[in-house]
Amino acid sequence: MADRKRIRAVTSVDVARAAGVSQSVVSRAFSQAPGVSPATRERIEQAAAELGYRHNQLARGLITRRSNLLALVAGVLSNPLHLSLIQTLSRLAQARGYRVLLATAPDGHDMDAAIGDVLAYMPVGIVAMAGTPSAAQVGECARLKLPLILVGRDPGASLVSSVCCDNEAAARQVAFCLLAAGHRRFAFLSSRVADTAFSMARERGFCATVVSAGCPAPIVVNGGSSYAGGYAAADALLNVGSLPDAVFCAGDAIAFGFMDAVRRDLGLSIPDRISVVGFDDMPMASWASYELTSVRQQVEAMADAVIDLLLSTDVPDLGRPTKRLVPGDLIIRRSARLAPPGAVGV
Amino acid sequence: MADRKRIRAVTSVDVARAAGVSQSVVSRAFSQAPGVSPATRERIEQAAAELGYRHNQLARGLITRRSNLLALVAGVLSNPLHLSLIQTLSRLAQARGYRVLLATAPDGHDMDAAIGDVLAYMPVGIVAMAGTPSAAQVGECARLKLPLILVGRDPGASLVSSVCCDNEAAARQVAFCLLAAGHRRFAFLSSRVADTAFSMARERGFCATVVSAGCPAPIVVNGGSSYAGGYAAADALLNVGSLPDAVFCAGDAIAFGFMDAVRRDLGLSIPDRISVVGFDDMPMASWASYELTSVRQQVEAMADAVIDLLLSTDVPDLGRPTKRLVPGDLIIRRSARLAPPGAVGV
DNA sequence: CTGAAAGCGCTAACAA
DNA sequence: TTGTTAGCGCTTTCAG
Repeated sequence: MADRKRIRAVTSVDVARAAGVSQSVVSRAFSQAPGVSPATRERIEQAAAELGYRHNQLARGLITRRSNLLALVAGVLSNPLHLSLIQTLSRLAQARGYRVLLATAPDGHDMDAAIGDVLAYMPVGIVAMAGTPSAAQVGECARLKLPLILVGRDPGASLVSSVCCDNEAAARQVAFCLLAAGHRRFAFLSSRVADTAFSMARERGFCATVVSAGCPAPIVVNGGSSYAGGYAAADALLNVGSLPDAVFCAGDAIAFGFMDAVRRDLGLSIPDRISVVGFDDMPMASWASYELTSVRQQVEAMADAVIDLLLSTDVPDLGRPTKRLVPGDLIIRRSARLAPPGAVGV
Repeated sequence: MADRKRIRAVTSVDVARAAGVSQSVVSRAFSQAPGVSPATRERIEQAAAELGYRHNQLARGLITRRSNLLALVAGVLSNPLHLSLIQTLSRLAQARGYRVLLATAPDGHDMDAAIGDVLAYMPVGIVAMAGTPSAAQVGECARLKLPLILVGRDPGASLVSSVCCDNEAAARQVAFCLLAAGHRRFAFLSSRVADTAFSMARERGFCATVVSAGCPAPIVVNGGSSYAGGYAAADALLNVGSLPDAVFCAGDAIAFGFMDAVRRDLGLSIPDRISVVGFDDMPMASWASYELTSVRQQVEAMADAVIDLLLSTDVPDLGRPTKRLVPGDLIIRRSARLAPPGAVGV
């Protein structure tokens, strides 16, 4: 009767028996609850170790209504940034006793279905990246009192809490530094096609600053977020007129493409003839062939903010979402002539 | 008494009541089990939709002893390949009704602890990437009859099942194609420092083929897996003697560094003076500044194999692990003079 | 095809 | 501090 089941995993009852205590004391010992004498705890832990006991998270979650899982719902992951964000979130979550449940929304689908799926696991919270949940789904999470946080993109009009790089401020800083170095004619290479929000914020900050400094509005070329788009942008700029003094790109890949086009096809020198600044500081920005000046997103700080917001929020604030902006770091290399941020007071 | 609890989630009992059936029929309907008449099923589904019922995976897993979670245990994720592997695994798992539980081993730690943690969620299987579980942990999983699969690295002497790019065969192919194009003096830029296994397999395949063709053994430079390592390798090769005809790199980043050093510092043309071949086919391999010929790992096929192995294995074969090798695709661009694989019969 | 009943392994009152 | 007891929401025999 004892081994009627197939494998009969070791349970807290077994541990209790071995340690000569009741099952509920074992439970307390393993849920870090107070009210267990050190001596008893010692005995329990020893018995548990001997038996190879493992605290069943499913049973615990079922009764607690919290699974110790943090759901990470993602759209299409492409940027290396996504990988380090995933890794950092996972590390920080684990440090606090949670683990990451990953749900990806298939290409073309929105993330609502993925969020719905994940709900069945009773996560402690949901982090959305590389996509934006619908207003309906946001409301549903609020109704369930489940914290939901959007990371890496601006929520726009959506009433979600979010953690995001301060794209606009970073773009302003880039503009200031370029202006201070004497540049007057600018272009912005956007990636609107792939994703409006963050590219738009960068464009807005950059263009507004340039214009209020009395310079002509930057020429905006919209060729997607790829290397190819950046490469093609050089031609596009020439067709519009002459090349500008400085180009700010919505992403590093664009910048690399543009630099290659400028140097190889046009035979112009960077930064002597034209300055280039990117965004994201991908690993290859530091490579000898580019040495790209770029804005680095602080992944660690962003992940920190996410975990913080998620686990400190008792009641998610529907209608009054928190928005946390993490500043970007301007990493200065040799692709642009610019005044260091300190010198221009930004 | 009904609303004594805080939120009282919708349960299968509620659905049963609304649909006018017993709770167990609802259970059957939602677990795709047979034995529910179409009419009843229809009523149940409608009631469930109206109430906003969600099949509780925790309760299901508790009784079933399988959580519908597929554990992905990872070491340090750095390669873009890891991201697409994660994404593909997640997509394929979801398509079969499973979701991915991610556990990362903190830098420096082995993955045993992470595997242990994950066991508490009763996953259907474990996938290990960017790290290697200890023999003890492998044995433990086998004892629990829990499939464990290593992906992306050679298990070596370890008795784990694995899915891995056929590094050695790919390296042989590269060697054949370079030999057929007339190259005679070779070098291999390894990344042993970062990770022995896969780099060694590539080295083995490459060197053995070159030697058996009657050429001198390739000079092996071991500078880590980074761009900087590749850059430095050019100098290292010059110090040893003269530059070889062709260089095969254990990773694309190495190749990019090497190419930049060769072209910028040494002023030599690629592939006219020297051929370069990489491994992994990172996105930038196709960029105009590199056009790197490289071996592409078939991520989709690998993920497919993993899921297949994991979910088809009734009893994991301890002592008789499965090893699945997925061929690499040689993507030919312009960084190397080489005969196409078809021409040399490989 | 459907229903009743017995748990899965655990937590959380409550009582001792 | 410890033990007793009642479930969490579900699957699964076993009868009807």
